[in-house]
Amino acid sequence: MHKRDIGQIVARPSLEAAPLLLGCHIVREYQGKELRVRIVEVEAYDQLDAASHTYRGMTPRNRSMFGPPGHAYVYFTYGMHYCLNIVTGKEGWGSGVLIRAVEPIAGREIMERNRRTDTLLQLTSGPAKLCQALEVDRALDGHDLARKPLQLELGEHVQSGDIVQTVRVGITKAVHEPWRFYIAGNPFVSKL
DNA sequence: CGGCAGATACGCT
DNA sequence: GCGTATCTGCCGT
Repeated sequence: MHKRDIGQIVARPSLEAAPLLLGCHIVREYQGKELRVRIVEVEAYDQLDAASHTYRGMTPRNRSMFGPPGHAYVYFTYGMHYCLNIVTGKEGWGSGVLIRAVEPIAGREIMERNRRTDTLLQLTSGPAKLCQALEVDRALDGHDLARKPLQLELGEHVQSGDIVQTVRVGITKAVHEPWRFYIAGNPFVSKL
């Protein structure tokens, strides 16, 4: 078995999986075309973490986060936005990695149409922006990311020296936990 | 360009 | 009822 393998990465606790997911690709098949992006910013969430949706146990909304690793958890928030997570760890344990920002590799024109802007840096530089660009909503909640139309693939390895670890964004609980990771200097990172 | 309010609907208390 | 793992536009400088 290949040492650097998607299955090996997502089977780990979210805090270990998060930095390993940087550089991996998300491939979205959409209307017969391929949209491809590279993950540049993530945050880890765990069942023992007060900021996590799974902190108070399983509900219909967060159910997929307790499911098998390597699947998607897509939630709806602020009355208008979707965000994408990759479920990690053991089945039955509610943990995952929020995809906060990606860099477009292929399919830019479709992403521009979905986002209604042609400004490259506005396409996927935030968790709700990238869901809009890739047309990800609750229909993909629980989806197995080994299968079309939304897949997770190994990308290029990111050296640990190029990874910045810091506090998470947009939460009000456990604000000081340094569970956010991003690729140093990448312009698509949502916030410095 | 930095700060802030408004949009908008759903899950949970 | 209320708070939310956000984004955008509009206001001021």
